Amino acid sequence: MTREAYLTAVAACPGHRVLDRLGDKWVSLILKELADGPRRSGELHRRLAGASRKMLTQTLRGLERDGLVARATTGGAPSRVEYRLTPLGAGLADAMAVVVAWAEAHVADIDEARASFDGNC
Amino acid sequence: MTREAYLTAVAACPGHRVLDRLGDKWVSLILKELADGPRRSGELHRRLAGASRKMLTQTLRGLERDGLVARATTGGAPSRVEYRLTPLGAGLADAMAVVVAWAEAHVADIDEARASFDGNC
DNA sequence: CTGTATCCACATTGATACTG
DNA sequence: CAGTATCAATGTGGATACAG
Repeated sequence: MTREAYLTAVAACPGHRVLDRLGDKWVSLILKELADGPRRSGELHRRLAGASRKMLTQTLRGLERDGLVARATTGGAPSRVEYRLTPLGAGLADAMAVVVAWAEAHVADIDEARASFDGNC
Repeated sequence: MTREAYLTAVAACPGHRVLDRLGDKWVSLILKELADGPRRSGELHRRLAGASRKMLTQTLRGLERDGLVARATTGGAPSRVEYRLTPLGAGLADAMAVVVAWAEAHVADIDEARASFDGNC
């Protein structure tokens, strides 16, 4: 009971919701890719070589739903779809950049700590 | 091959590594809890009512390994263990706070986008 | 009190094949 | 080209019981 309530509360917490999204395997990659400018679907698929079509679409849909990316179909016979960051999405990308900057500045410390934790004793 | 290589590269990327951690279900909660000061194990367990002992220990170990939290056993017969943020961990908590602040400022937008995405058409 | 090990259920994800 | 559906494998997380 208490547990249920707690989990519900956590799920509703803004910070946690956003952090959760950023943790999604492909979100940060897509955000980073789209930060450089609009990209077509196939283009994304080629550049994010590790993502299956399914995951790409699925992730993109989620981001679109949250108003973070916009989907534009330059529809002709050969379907053309383009994804771009919305202003909201750009804002999130900026916030994310802060964490990434921290990460790049401190990986060395983390790796050192890890080595010492694993190796010694 | 290409896929493997890509995934390996992603796994090695500092930004992604850290983002991944923050996305771990309990990391952000623990960081937030510990940011207020040191906490004993049982205390954490009580306050994070949704986490099982297993996940708590497991997550804490990971954070300790990365040098983000420090574990101090005020060992007597009745085991007493205290966790606290290291300076490194505090730094990460700060970076995280930026994202959380953004989140709190923009959940409304996200929810609105979501409602419009779900409801309309 | 704190931490570990085992077992199991569930969610996530990728391969594949197929539709506009 | 873009997106979807289905299925199977995998990993993650929780309950429980146990050890230091």
